[in-house]
Amino acid sequence: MDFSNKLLKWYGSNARDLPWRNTSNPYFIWISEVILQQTRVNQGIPYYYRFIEEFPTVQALADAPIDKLMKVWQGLGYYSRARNLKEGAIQIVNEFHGQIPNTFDELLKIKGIGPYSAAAIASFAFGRVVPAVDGNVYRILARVFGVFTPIDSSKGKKEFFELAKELISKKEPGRFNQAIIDFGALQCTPKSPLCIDCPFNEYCYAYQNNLISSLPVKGIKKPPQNRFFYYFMIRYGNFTFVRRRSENDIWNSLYEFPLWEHNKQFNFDEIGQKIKGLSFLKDTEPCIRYISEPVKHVLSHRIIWATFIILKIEKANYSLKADYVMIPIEELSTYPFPRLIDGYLAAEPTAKYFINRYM
DNA sequence: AACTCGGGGCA
DNA sequence: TGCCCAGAGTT
Repeated sequence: MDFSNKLLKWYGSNARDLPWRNTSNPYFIWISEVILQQTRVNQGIPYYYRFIEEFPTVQALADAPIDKLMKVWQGLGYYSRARNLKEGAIQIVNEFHGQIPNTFDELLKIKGIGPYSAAAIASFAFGRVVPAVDGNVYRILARVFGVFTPIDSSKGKKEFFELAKELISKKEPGRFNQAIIDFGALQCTPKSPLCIDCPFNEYCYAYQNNLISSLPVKGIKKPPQNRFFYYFMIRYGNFTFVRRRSENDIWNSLYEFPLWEHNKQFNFDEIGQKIKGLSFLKDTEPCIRYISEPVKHVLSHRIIWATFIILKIEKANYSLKADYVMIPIEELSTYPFPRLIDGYLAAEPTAKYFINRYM
């Protein structure tokens, strides 16, 4: 079976028209690849357009203010990608004379570029013969060739990379890599693949042996863990307090309201008691205006239960002034927030209640 | 090798 | 609801 030729033929009549395919600018290709890490094409497209408009060059990205950068990335998730892009841009300016390197090995040295992205950029932008092995490729190769090695094991990663290296078209490596990804997205989908008119169905191990739903093999992942967040939306005149989150866990570099985090749920009365002991509310004469029901926010590895507490204070203490930024409430929307907070701010009637000037 | 990092779409 | 998406960095 000539896998490469069959695949390229399929691609000839099924290729998706995607914005980053109409350019040979390696910078644009780099941005698109990072945006698409663990992200569906349709979700990434609007972010791609905004990103290259705001930061059209490596230099512009290297100089990007962190808040502006995160605001452009807001809502896309995996925020370390945005921070690493900026670091990578600085790296390219300092270590590569502002030119994006054109080999797989050098690309791997850039922050945020791993084996997949390095191969994608090297093949798409520079015609290098190196396979870009992503989730689609694991799935297709596991099914067609009957590979049962778990795709999230290091043995599996190596094995699939070697297999893809044998299969890749030496004449059109970039087109091959694009093709196999589109094939995975459109034809050999995770659920209900279109096997009936698949060009490989005659040879496909999984199809021939009725093992489509068993391949690829993946390891088991542990269930998500509950966390309980209590956000304090503090009204101080027409101002409120926020800070850039710097904890080395979720939402690093995004903003948040003063937060009290605990590993269990509290009721309204207990929250009222707890308020007295919070350092950022000491001597502020807080008056509770509203306590929300817990808002459930599901991440891949966490379930966050967030309670939003709206309160008014008469005085701002040292902790608030030192640890938080005091901003006009109307300017909240200009700061980058995680979806959880952004969604709550947009919800009625809370937003109106918080923003109302005359209360 | 295991863990951590988001959010959304779809059967 | 569970799965998985153009994965990578850290421990």
